[in-house]
Order: sequence, then structure tokens, then C-alpha cells
Amino acid sequence: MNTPKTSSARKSAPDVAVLSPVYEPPLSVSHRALLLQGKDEAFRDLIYSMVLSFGRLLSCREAFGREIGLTGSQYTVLIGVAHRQGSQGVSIRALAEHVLLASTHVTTEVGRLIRKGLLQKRPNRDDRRSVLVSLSPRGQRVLEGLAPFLRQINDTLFQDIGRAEFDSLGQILQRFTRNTEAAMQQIAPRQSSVRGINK
Amino acid sequence: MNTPKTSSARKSAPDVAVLSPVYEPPLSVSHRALLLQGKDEAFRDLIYSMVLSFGRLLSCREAFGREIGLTGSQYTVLIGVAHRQGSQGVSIRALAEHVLLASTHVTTEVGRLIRKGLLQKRPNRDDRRSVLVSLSPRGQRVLEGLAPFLRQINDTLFQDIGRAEFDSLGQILQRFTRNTEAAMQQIAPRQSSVRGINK
DNA sequence: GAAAAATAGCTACATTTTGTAGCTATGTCA
DNA sequence: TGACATAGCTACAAAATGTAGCTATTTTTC
Repeated sequence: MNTPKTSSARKSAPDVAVLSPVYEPPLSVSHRALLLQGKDEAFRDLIYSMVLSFGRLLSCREAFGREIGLTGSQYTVLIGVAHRQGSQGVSIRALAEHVLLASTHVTTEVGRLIRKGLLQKRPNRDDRRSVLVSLSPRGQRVLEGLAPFLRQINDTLFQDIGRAEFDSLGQILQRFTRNTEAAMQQIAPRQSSVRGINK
Repeated sequence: MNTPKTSSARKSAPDVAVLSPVYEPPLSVSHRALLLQGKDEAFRDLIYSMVLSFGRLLSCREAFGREIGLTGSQYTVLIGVAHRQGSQGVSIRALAEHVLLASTHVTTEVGRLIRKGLLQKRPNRDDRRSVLVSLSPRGQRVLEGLAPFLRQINDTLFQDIGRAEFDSLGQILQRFTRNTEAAMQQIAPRQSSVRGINK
């Protein structure tokens, strides 16, 4: 008969019909350090944790916003202004780069936050195309009031993580971030705009 | 005069009008290990890298989809089926949990992928409410064709990261993910639905 | 075994986020 | 001066996300 003695001798189709073989998708990486016994499961688990925890970070952001009656990206813009306004205010473009949103959306969210009385805007004398955005007194008070909740959640996010792990996470992530930038360039000719590389 | 000799002696308002002091937003964490010289900058940088690089991961996902004529979440559903169909297929609910999308959206995306000829669906005999989704032969071929591009990008993402860093990143992220879950509970009474905790 | 409750999936719709095009005003550079 | 670049704005389109309500089936409970 033509049944091979060992399965390793078999090369292509099995010689008996297998009713429902488990489908095996192609490997998603080839980098050796990411493969355990030729399987990419650990790699996919890692990506999964990243996507999962990333989404939850955004959920926290939404919660911060909701706490003061804002959407997630409105909160992002508000806190972005707080950190970037310096002494004079921040331009729309600089703010957009900081909060990783397209400048066109920053324009509209800033408008909404002004209507809510949380931000203020004034012309930039050095460049009359530009405007300088800053917190209104009420915006400052609102952020002060939110801070305890913010700290509570952020502390929870790192509750059992010490300085050593914090530092090493920072280092690895710094490298990883550089790599994502390289990846963006490899997919760039295939697409026009990419998160974190707003025009 | 009442000007103190040292600035540390000053407690509240300065005694000369400061024209444009730089605004200092409240600290965003209190956890000691995350504060350097009382500043939370390193913490905020870390969160920033996470949001940036994880967002770029989603951009990669979109690029994978675009490569085969799909949107980001359509690709996510397709590859999710590939990894979960096993020998029989996967239910909508199980798939939804795996890909971190609401089951209602999985239903519609699966429908679109069937219309594109990439997936197939059949009734589940053990539970006639349920359906079993699996790749069509064409779906399998499409994923095979995409795999080289997929591996190229994923290799880039980890290009200079060795096994040791890969492992430690995995460990830290595992802990971090648990913490995000705790954070979700703390914001839960304040909001109804949260990414990664689909009902 | 029948009624009540839970579950799987589907459709439809609203909201939010994100992408993109086109416009004005101002600044920069050859 | 004229060509081009930049800052910001408005409006619209596409995609992602949240939610409500419905049917069919299964499980639970009395």
C-alpha cells in the first residue's frame, strides 16, 4: 500500500480523506525571536494585548471627558491645550500634532470648547494667519476639579508596576515607536494618510 | 519692602505682576514610581508613545485590509475567522469577543465579507439559533496572498527587538492589561459600555 | 410540561470619529 | 511682483461605534 510509515514522510495530500481538518492560517511574522516552536501565537497575543489595552486607554479618556461633559476627543484637545499653551497659547497646528488629530478636527473641537467656555482664542501678532489657543479661567478650574479622578485612574493603570518596569517599558516602547514609524513608511505608498503622520 | 529674599519663602501670589506665567496643569498621577522630581512628564510621555504606536498598529491593520480591498474592521473580522474557525467554523458571538467588536457589527461585516465571497456561513446543528462562520476557499487564497506583506510589516515592527525584550514586554503588558481591566471597573458606574467588555 | 427568562443573531438608526476637498488670508521666496 | 507654501476654516463623505428593538431558539423555573 502507499501509506507512508511516518507522517514526516508525507508531503502533500493525505491519503485518507480527513473530514474536518483544523484550518491553519499562514504565519503572521517571520522574525525568529517572535516565533516559539515555529508558532506565532505569542506574537499575536502580544499584539492582542496592545490593541486591547490601547482601546481601554481610550475608554479612560472618554470617561475623563464624560466626567466634565465632553467627548473623548474634546477632552484630549482640552488637556492638550493645558500642556501646550505655555505662556502665550498654542497654535492649532502645534496642538494638532501634539494630540495626534488632524488639524481640521482640532479647529472644530476648539470651537466647541470655546462655546462651552473652556477655551479662549486670540490672534497671533507674529503671524496673522495663526491663532493662539489657551485655557479660560473656567477651563482651568474644570481641569483642577477633574485631577483627583484622573490621578485615581492613572494610578490604577500602573498599580503594581515599579520604577524598573516603568523604565524598561519606556525604553522598549521608544524603540517600538520608531519601528512603527518605519512600518508607516512601508505602507505609505499604498495609502495617503496615517495616524501620527498628519500632514 | 515685603519682597522675600528667596523664592521658596513665597507662598501664594507673587508680589510683582508677572505678565505671562507658564501655565502648569495639575499632576496626572500620584503613584511615586512614575514621578521624577515631582514631575509626571515621563508618565505622560509613556502614555503618549502607547497611544501613538498602538494607533499606528491600527493603521497597519487598515493597510492590510486596503491591500485586499477591505476596511480595517473587515480585515480584522476576516483574520479573526481564520484564527477561530477551527474545524467547524466560529459563532458570531465567539468571533465578536475575539476581535473586540460588538457582535452586532460582526454580523454586518460578516455579511459584507460573504457578499465578497471571502466567508461562508452555515447553521449550527447543535444550536439552531447560532451560525458557524468560516473562510471560503477564496478567502483562504486571499489570506495566503496577503501573508508575505503581513510578515514584512510585522517584522519591521519588531526589527531590532530580541527575545528578551519581547518576553519582558509581554510580561509587563500582561500586567498592564489586568490593570486596565481594574480601571474599567472604576469608571464603570459612570459609563455604560466599554471597549473590551462587550456585553 | 408550560411559562418565563436568557441567548444568538439580525436590522435599523444615531452618534462619533476620521478622512478629504476646497476655500480665504497671510507669509515666504525667487 | 508672481509663484508657492502655510494656517486655519467649512463642509461633506466614509468608517467606526453605540444602542434599541425584533425573531427564533434554548434554558430555567415553577
